[in-house]
This record gives sequence, structure tokens and C-alpha cells, in this order.
Amino acid sequence: MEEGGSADAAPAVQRRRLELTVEVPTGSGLGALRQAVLGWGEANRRDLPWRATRDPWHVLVSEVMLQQTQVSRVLGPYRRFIERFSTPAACAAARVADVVVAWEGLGYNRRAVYLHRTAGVLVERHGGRVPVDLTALVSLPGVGAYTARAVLSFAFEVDTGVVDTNVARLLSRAVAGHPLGAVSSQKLADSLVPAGRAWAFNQSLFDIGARHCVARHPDCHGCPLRRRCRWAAAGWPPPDPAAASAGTARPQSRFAGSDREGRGRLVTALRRRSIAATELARASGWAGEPERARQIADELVRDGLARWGSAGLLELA
DNA sequence: TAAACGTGGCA
DNA sequence: TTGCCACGTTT
Repeated sequence: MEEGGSADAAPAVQRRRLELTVEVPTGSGLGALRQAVLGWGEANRRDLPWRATRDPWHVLVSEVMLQQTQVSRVLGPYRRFIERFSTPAACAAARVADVVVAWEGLGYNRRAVYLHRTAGVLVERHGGRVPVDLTALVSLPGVGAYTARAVLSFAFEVDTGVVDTNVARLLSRAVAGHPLGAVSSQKLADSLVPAGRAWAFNQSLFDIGARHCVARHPDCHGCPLRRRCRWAAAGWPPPDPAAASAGTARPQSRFAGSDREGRGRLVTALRRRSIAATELARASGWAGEPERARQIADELVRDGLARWGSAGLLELA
């Protein structure tokens, strides 16, 4: 869709110039937008386990799980994980292997390693608590701009915008009406948050983005922002502003036959048992490529997911 | 089945 | 600063 040919013709320079023209709605327009978002959220908010807690550690865990992983897949693992590692101290005290085992089903297993390291930093440098500080949060392993602000907003009610892929799409289409870079996008989100209502506002923006302002065929009919949407007001002229915006989805390289596939199979196997070097190829699904299997194993070790144990067995770290 | 989903490392 | 790439699983 965004491969329409004209997308390639838009150089980065042009996008930057466009960003300078972002007009933040002011006065009553802004108030009306906030009300539309908050009002819709009150009536339509989904009941999700992590929305019932403001425990900063639980919020952090849920947000890390929600990186690159959809809600439906996080539901089960989240409950299990919180039960097992209810505090940063409990997580830090566990072995990485235990955290990786608890991570089962979520994928992107490095996140489990990062979360374990983050728990360690929280214990060692922040008194076992999650700091209420953007710089400190972003410096934690596996915590980036999105997760840091999600924690500030959802656990501490700090007035900050939280830009995930859904919100990035919504902002570029409905509010700006043109593509946004990461910086403009964040500033715009920040400017929209009603004082003291960051939790409700950001949760509602997530839901509107996820349920109406979707990537492929946006459900504008019934969207609470329909009447204030710039892109809709202009008659949805192509290209879709979201397509060229920062933080929105891009096509991925093929998964089948990739290193990721083999890594995934190897970690899945390692959750059950240690693996001899001679069995690596079979366990990773590449019976004919022992060298590649060995390479992937070494990368798992480098990433802190696995280690070479006694007797030349590869095991969870 | 193609689509969904942030962070970190690097250029 | 920005963009590109690697990183897994489910439906």
C-alpha cells in the first residue's frame, strides 16, 4: 500500500520541512479533542489485568511484555510472571533461566534478560523501586522512550504523552494531517495530555488507535475523533500520513528460514533441557547446517540467554 | 498467511 | 539525528 511508488519520491528533507508546519490545536478545539478521547475511553475501555494496578513494577513488566507483542498473547504470561516475580527484588534474586522460562510464549527472549538486569539495577541503585524519572528509566536495559513514558504515565500519573505505534498513526492522521517524526510526535502527544489525567487519556488513545485508527483499513465510521480528524476532513487524500511517520510499522524481513526462527526453536528446546553441541543443528531445525546452528548458539550466549555448561552442554543462562 | 508489535546497535 | 536491521510468536 505504502509501496505506491510516490512514497519513495518523498525525501527525508521534505518530511522535516513538513514537521515544522505542525499546528497544535489550541483553545476550545484542544479541549474538545481531550473530551472526545476521555469520554470515549470511559465508555469503551477494555478490562485488562494490568489496568487494574498502579504498582510501578507490575506496570513496567506489562509494558515490556507489550513491546512487540499483542495484548491477547500477554494476558496469560503476565499473570504468571507477576505471581512469580511480584517485586524487583524477587526477579533480581532469581536466575536468568527462571525468568526466561517464565517468558515462554512471548518471543523476543532478550526482553526477559533485559528485564532481569533491570530488576537488578532497581535493587542496586534505586532501593528496589521504579524511579519516577525519565532519564533514569530510559537508561534501564530494554526500556526505551515508549516504555519509560508508559511507566511514568500509567504508574505515576505524570503528565506525559505515550507514543506507541497506534498513537503515532492516530496523531499523524487525525491531529497533524501529515507524517510526523519521533520528536514532533512526542511533543504533540505531550501537548494533548490533560493535566492530571495522563492515565485515562493515554489508555484511551491506545484503544482508539487500536480499534479505529488501524493501519490497513481504518474504521473511521464510529471513530470518536471522526469529526475532528484532519485526514478525514480532507477526504483521506493519499498517501496515508501514518505510512511515512516515525514509529509506525514497516515491512519485516521474511521469518521462515531466518536466524530468528532457529533461535526461537533453540530457546524453546533449552527451556526443557540442556543441549549437547552435537545436537544443536537438529534442535535449531537446521539439520544440514551445523555451522549456522553453532553460530546462533554463540549469539544466544552473547545475548545472555544461554551459556556453555559443564560437559559442553548448552543451557539457559 | 501476512500482519501485528519497541529497543538497541550500528552506519 | 535519522534510518535500517535483527529480534519471535500467534492468529
